[in-house]
This record gives sequence, C-alpha cells and structure tokens, in this order.
Amino acid sequence: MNTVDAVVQLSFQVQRILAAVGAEHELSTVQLRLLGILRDRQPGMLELGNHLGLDKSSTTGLVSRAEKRGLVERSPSPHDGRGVLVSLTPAGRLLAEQGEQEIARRITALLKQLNATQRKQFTHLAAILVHG
Amino acid sequence: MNTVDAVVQLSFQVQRILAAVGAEHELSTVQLRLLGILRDRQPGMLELGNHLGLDKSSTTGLVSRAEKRGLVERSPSPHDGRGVLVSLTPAGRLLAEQGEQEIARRITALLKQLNATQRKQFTHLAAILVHG
DNA sequence: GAGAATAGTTTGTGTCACATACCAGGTCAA
DNA sequence: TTGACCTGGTATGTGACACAAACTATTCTC
Repeated sequence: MNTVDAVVQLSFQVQRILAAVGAEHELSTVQLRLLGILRDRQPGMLELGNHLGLDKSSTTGLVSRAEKRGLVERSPSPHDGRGVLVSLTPAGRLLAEQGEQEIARRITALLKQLNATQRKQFTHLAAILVHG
Repeated sequence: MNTVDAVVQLSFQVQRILAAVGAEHELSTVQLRLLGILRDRQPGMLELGNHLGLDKSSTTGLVSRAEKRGLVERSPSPHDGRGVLVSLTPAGRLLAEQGEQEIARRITALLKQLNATQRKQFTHLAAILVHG
C-alpha cells in the first residue's frame, strides 16, 4: 500500500469511528462536532459556522435541530441586539463529554496496534501534518 | 496536542482535501468514492453497497444520480436475471482518473511537510493501523 | 412446482448543505 | 439626526444523501 492510500484509508477509518460513536447517541458526525466545539465556547452563528466550515444558513438549521432535541440553546447576545449566542444545555454537555470519552477510547484502542515508541513517533508526525 | 486529537484532526484534513477535489468536478465525496471503486470492478448493487458501507436502497439512488450524469451505467447481469452490474462510462473513467491524480497530488503535497525518512515511517505506521 | 430467499427499486421521512431573499439591529456619513 | 448601507440571523426552496419498509421479479430449495 502506498503512502497516499494509507493516509486516505486511515482517514476513513477514523471517520467511521466518529460516525459510530455519534450513532450510539443518535447523533450525526456534524452534530457531534457541534457539541464538541461548544464545550469551551459560546459563539454566535457566524463564528460557529466558520468553525464548522458551514454557511450561516446551514448553521441556523443545524442549531435549530440540536435545540429541538434539547442539546443546545440560543440566548440573545448582550452586546448586539441582532446577535445570538449558542451554548450547550446540561444534556448537551453530558453528551459532548460522553462522546469525547468514547472517541478517545476507540482511537486509543486503534492505536494499541502500535507499541509505545511507534505511537509517540506517529503522534509527532501527525502533529506536524495537521498544523504545519 | 495529544495523540487522539492529532489523528482526528488529520482525518478531517484529509476529508477536506477529498471534498475539495470532488468539488472541482462538482462531485460529492461519496460520488468520488463511487467512481474510485468502479475503476477496477463491475460490482452488483449489493456488493457496491458493501464497499461503500451503504444500504442497498441508498446505493440505488447514488448510482441513479451518477447514471443521470453519464458517469456510470447499469447493465443486466449475464448470470442472474435479477442482478445488475454497475460500471464506469468513458466520461466516468476520465473523472475517476483525474480525481485520483489530483488527490495523490494534494496528499503528496501535504506529506511534503515530512522529510523522506519521516514519510517512510509515517506510511509504515499508517499501514499498520488501517489493516491491522 | 410451491414457498422461501435474494437482487433491486420505490416511496416516504429526516438530515444536511447551499443560494436567495428577507428582517431587524447597528454604523457611518452628510 | 436621519437616511443609506452593512451585518447577524432566519425563512424558504432545492437537491444530495441515508435509512426503513414495502414491493417486484427472479432464483433457489425441497
């Protein structure tokens, strides 16, 4: 297997894990990402859309669906009468934390195929690639 | 950045590349994957669905949309009156090849951040992870 | 041959993403 | 200060995508 295939296949493998973890809680990958982003932020719609790489109209819908499920809530921005701040509800926070732990568990399990030295190497190399 | 984050972020980075290459030809990631799979196969609907991890009803729709765009065609299975074989049209094959080359180009560019030794290491480790 | 299994399609529902048009609240300049 | 413009967000309409359940047509099995 060549390098390109290896990295693409690995990417799909990880995406399958994310999708599976989401599915355990009836969440899509995007919804799971949404919760993850909100763990340490209370962004407005535009900012949230930037984090997700989505148009603002897409973001509205995403948030509305999550809100309908009680995972997320809108509050008026204190400094801008047009603005909205999106934040997690307690239920949403719980799910975000469970999801994150489960993802960590599964990715860690995947990485168990490497020994400690290899894992350290791999982390180092991946880190170079992601924010290089 | 910890190991889990690194591998997840890397996965998203690769997915963004795949989406961008698809978008150049007005193809979604799934459609691009569909073309890629058909490059060296003429599977039936069920087999195709397995490759893609999709339900057969999803596969029907996917193939129908690709067929409407002239990228793919259905032919009756010679050995099974119920069956259908899905294969690339010349236009579809062209797109599949262009897409694959462009993906290779971009992934290779991404990996240019590593030196030759690191790249070899990384490939080795990724290969262990994907089919381990 | 009759009944069960199999390959694919159809239909209906929901998510997700986008573009466009729209509204209300800000901002800036004359 | 007030009119023109800009901005944050929502609404609407369209299309891709995914699934489940119901259906058709063939093939397999006994």
